[in-house]
Amino acid sequence: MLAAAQQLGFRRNGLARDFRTGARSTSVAFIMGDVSNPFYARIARGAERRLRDEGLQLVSASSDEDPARERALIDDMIERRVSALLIVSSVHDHRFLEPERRLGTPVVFLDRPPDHIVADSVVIGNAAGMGQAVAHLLKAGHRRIGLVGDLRRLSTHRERVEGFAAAMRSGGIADWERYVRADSHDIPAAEAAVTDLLASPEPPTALITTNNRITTGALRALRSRPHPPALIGFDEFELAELLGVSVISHDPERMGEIGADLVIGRLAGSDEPPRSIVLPTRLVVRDSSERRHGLGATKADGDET
Amino acid sequence: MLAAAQQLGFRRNGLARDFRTGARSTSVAFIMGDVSNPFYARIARGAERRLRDEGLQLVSASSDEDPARERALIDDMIERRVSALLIVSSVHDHRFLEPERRLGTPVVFLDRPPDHIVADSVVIGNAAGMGQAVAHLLKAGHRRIGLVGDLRRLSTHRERVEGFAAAMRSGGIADWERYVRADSHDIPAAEAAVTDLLASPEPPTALITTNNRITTGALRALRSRPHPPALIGFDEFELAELLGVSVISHDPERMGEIGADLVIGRLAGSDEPPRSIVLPTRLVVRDSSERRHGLGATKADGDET
DNA sequence: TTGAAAGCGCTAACAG
DNA sequence: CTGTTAGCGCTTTCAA
Repeated sequence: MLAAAQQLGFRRNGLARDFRTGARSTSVAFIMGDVSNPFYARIARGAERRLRDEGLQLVSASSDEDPARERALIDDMIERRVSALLIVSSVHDHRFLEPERRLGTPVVFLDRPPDHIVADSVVIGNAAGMGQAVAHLLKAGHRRIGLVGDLRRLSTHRERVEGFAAAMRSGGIADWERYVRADSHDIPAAEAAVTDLLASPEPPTALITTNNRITTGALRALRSRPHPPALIGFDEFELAELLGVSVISHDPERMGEIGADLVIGRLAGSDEPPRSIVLPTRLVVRDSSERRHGLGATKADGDET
Repeated sequence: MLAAAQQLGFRRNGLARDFRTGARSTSVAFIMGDVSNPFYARIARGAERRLRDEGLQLVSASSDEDPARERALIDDMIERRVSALLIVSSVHDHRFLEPERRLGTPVVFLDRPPDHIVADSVVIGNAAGMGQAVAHLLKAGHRRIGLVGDLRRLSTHRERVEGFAAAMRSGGIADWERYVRADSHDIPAAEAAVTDLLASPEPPTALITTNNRITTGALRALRSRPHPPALIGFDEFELAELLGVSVISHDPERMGEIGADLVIGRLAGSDEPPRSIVLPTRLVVRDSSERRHGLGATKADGDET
């Protein structure tokens, strides 16, 4: 009979079901800067994979890193009674989410930790990752190391800069701020920042870019330079190996998976204290970090100008 | 008073509202192969942007190009009463969607046309794009042109091969099939196919890859070759310019936008006959297509071995 | 203009 | 074990 009804175009109404059953939908919201940024897309992929097995759907929405838009999206999602929220937040203060958390909506922060509230989070070991990169460059003899970063209001940016600063200081470099540039949120801005940095009277001999888009911008800026500085980029990207770009690598899909697992656990009733999971990074050394132009022959190596 | 209630954690129930109002949610489903593939991610971005202004949300789900999974996802979405479906389908026969369409759920096919039913679609001018690429290579004197393609059951693959074949034949090349390889769905498979093709006794002097991932695989395979063949890839990608890779370019975000517009129009009650929109391609010539190794000095140019 | 009531399609609780 | 009923929170209709 059910089959017959199906033939006639009958479909059970999942909306009515979700509504009836606890006034909660089977969707989980994923709010981030931009779906078309591969970093977010890979997080989405990981989360989707895990959620699917639980009969949950991922609803993605892009905030363009605009705090007001993010809040509007969150409100909207909450009204739509999503089961849980996965957020890569660009908001500075998350206290407005506290009532929802109390009312039982799991909220998991991805990539950037919650601010002014306690909640589950999955982040990257930013400072440690930067530390590894800086240590590698210092060891190769670099002293003038530049950093090109994203919007300075993003916590990830600040953590990466702090990791950079700590490693530089412990390498005996006090004026580490000299070659630090921030607020390069898109590829052209990053390209311009790198070009600007290299136009200094004493340009940096090495560069660290703090995310995949900035790395792309840097690559463009360096393309036609005869003696490009060493380069290490944060985030792995598909053509990094091909291009010989050294990176601080980590696993965005895993972040999505773990975020989804936390959500699933909470939905199943877990009320253990919020966890803050830190994902490891790994320095992948390829050609770009091994350039030594402008260094003077410190070691056996001597391929500089 | 509403504000006061809000303070207390009250939120209107969007689920109840959607349910009451016509038993249709404010979500639009987007079903494609894999969110983390930039091609799909960019379509999602374009669609999301348009839908947002109408108060609609995009719910993305990845089918992994598995027809059974795609059907399951579609059924699930329909049960959840999404307002409309945007599908990059890997199913061969879409008649099962006919009842839904009759019942008023707009269905828009993206990238790949509907099969056995009539419905709105937004596709790329595949054959024409390939034609341009082949013509360009033929004009440069290439005769042995290889093609590395995706799963042969995908209509886009077939159309691209047909465009290739037509252009080759009209260039007087009858044995165009000699260097055609299909079913390279991931990067390693594409890399292997290219390596294999170049191991022929009379290897092709030019290669066309039929999507971004295959192009990446080809780039890996060609990386260490002293005299790589000319290369043109289907799909633009972020580092194509930097790498000097010539491409058959088109605009996935636009595809998403137009798909969303069609959905919005149908939802507003438009009952004009289904439209099939074909998006143009543009051959972007960069260095990779200009290599002439193995050609013999046909023209003024003579940089071959 | 404001307020009460019906009912969307389900599920859970209850009666037969 | 099968069949009936109440009611989730909203919008829409109809009465006051």
